Amino acid sequence: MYNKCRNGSNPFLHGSGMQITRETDYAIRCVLYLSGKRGSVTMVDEISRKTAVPKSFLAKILQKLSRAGIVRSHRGVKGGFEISREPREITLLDVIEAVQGPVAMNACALDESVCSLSSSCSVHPVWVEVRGEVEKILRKKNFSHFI
Amino acid sequence: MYNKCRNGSNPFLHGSGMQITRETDYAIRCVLYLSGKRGSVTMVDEISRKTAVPKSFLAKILQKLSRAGIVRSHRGVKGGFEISREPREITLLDVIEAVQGPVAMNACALDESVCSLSSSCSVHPVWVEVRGEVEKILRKKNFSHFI
DNA sequence: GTAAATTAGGACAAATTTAGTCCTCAATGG
DNA sequence: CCATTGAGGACTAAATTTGTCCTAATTTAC
Repeated sequence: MYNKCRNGSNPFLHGSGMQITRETDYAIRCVLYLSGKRGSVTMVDEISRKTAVPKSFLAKILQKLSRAGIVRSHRGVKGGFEISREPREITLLDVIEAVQGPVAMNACALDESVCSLSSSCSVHPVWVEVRGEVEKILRKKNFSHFI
Repeated sequence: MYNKCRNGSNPFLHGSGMQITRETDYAIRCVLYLSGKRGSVTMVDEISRKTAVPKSFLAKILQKLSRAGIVRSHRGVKGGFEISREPREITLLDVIEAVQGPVAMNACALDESVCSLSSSCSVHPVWVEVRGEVEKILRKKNFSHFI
């Protein structure tokens, strides 16, 4: 009868949300910077200085972007990072999801199992609708628009 | 050049966000419950039991709903709360804003002054667009849809 | 092969935000 | 007056976000 949806203990949903966190904001700056340096490999240290993101935190963020296939890493001497796709093939949604997981105002919009009452919750469809609309907008914005 | 927008120390923006917090979820349940009891006054204690929201926390939430004109309070013996408008005149956006402030993925979508670079930030317009779209959806959903 | 440079990843710590409690005061009805 | 109920502020606890730091794995140059 009542809406009881909340971000429960479902591990799949960890970190999901609709708020742009500082981490995501940093990730966007970082992808923006690397998009402007296609073809060359840049060290964390330089990216950190140029984007004003704390180095050790940035290193973590780059790991996530790397796992998501947005950047490519190279270890060792002369190592660093480079963008791994054309900027126009990278959407804002890609970057956001890479660092903070799926976008939703409410966990039940992603996975009904977190909310035992989803099926009877009259508000639930709204969260799903909002999620869809936001994803649609973010999927249309790629990094060739931004550089 | 880079996007530096973040929820800074601007007091106006306190508590704003696009994530439905537990507090907001509780508020929605509460408005839903009171919508079904139009005309009668209900004590915090009963609302708390019926909606499974911790009583003292609920009392705070009801204060916010009251300040926003969504519910009306009555003190003293036989006191309590009642819905103060027709459910169809209360939107989901009204309730969300009453408890957690304006809806935005990013503070700079509300007030450019939190981000010194808004005017030159190429990503900024996206946050504004998302905010507008989400508000539009939430403003269309009123509580007569939900009860 | 060794040394130096650089990322990978886990454990940890600090700061901030969210969630919730508790106490005293104000109002109301009987 | 006095029992009852909300108002509001101060406080605490829990969770999340934002970092730091250390060791291991890779790579390049010599």
